[in-house]
Amino acid sequence: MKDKYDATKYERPSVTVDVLLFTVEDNELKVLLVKRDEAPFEDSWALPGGFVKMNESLDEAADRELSEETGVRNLYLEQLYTFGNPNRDPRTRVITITYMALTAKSEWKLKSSGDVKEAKFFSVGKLPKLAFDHTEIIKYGLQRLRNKLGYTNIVLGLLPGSFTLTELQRVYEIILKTKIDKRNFRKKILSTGLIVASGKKLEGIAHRPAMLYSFKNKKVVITD
Amino acid sequence: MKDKYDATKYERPSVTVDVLLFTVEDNELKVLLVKRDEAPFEDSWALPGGFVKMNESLDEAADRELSEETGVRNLYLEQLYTFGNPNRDPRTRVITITYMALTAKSEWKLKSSGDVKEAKFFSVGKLPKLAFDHTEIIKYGLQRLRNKLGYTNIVLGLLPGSFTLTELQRVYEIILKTKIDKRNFRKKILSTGLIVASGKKLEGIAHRPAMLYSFKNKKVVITD
DNA sequence: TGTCTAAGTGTATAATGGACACATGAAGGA
DNA sequence: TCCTTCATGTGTCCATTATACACTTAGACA
Repeated sequence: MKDKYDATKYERPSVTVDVLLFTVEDNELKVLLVKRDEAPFEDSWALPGGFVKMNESLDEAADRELSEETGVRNLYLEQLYTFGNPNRDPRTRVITITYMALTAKSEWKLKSSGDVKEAKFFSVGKLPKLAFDHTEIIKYGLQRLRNKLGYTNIVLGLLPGSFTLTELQRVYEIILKTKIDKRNFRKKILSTGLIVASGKKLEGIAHRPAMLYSFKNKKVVITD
Repeated sequence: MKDKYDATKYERPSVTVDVLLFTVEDNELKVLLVKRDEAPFEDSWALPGGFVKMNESLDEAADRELSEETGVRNLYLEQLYTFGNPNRDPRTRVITITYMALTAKSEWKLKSSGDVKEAKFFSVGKLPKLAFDHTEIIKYGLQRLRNKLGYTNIVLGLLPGSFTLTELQRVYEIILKTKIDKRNFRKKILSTGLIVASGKKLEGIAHRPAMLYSFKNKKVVITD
């Protein structure tokens, strides 16, 4: 910002946003990928994303790109990191600001937007070969997600409005790849005061029905 | 990245890096600012920074901008966050990737580079009115620094090669704005095994001389 | 030799984290 | 009706970690 020159005189890079949309399904942590419809990396899987428009903020660009793929807005969305190595895109200089988004699987449907061939969730443990540096980006986001599980209530982004404590515990276990003690987990979670019990689970389960809980507040906060 | 169009057809924003260089001096946490030499915000103080060149990575751009101001390379440098609201720069769309850098005060000299009028450290508690959204950027970086003090040995970036435990403790106290118990602090710091004693302090101090310590390894790591 | 000043050191108590096992409630079939 | 099945739901003990707290020591200087 200290140049003596008009900003427009500089050669400018392209700027994109790429979004990691995580969900938990079938006992696996999954991330949304789209199949590319053009070179480079045509027919490769890649993160959903696209160019930032001149009159939208970065957060707005991420939300827009995400909603073009999923049809849902206002998911939990946080900026992750900006990747800008000169050769990460073979066409030209492209700097990408990456975002992490979270959703409960049940809460939306994939929408086939015109400009990709296909959109699909992949288990983070079984990713295909990806376009650009997207494998590295996912690795970074996964690390961030795991860290934040430990000191925030970010997990609320992955759960529906009401859930049992066992379901909540499973989400932690799947993402962190650990077994957690049921009693200790409940003590800790309930001691935060962030979740609250409602009525019981009803539908045909052949055993004692679990209490349903929900988050008092849908805001992500630091819990310790 | 999923567009059907050539990237070059899009109107492109300008991209800069801005660097927060923190140091501790005179019992205060300070940040380096430069006085702008041109519109907009001519004569306002701002963070050092500048345009990203087409063939350098973001980390390289930050390191270059920093060394243009300070004459020192290879300080501790980490990417913070990317700010890109459409109106943050009145000239045109400018997206800035911000970095945090740390230095021990003694280890370098300000170099007057040609394109700013003046460069000076300001206490983070007494900042002047700043150009652009730089006040917000500093607030963000300060938060990150405080958080990272708690779970990493990032403090090593603010200390010279050898230091006493009292000096180390003072740095924590200044940044966190808390009093820390001397015995508990020493127990905790030494239990990490990351710092090691050397010889004694010599020069004319009229009381018991303190042991000098240094970090075994200059890498920043997570300590808990 | 006494004074000054910061360095250096240990223990007791409170809080937190982790390990661990059995009774309960609803469904469904005999 | 009662017996089986299965996930739910609950408490205590122990280990580790965090916090509060005060006096002696080493060197400089007069």
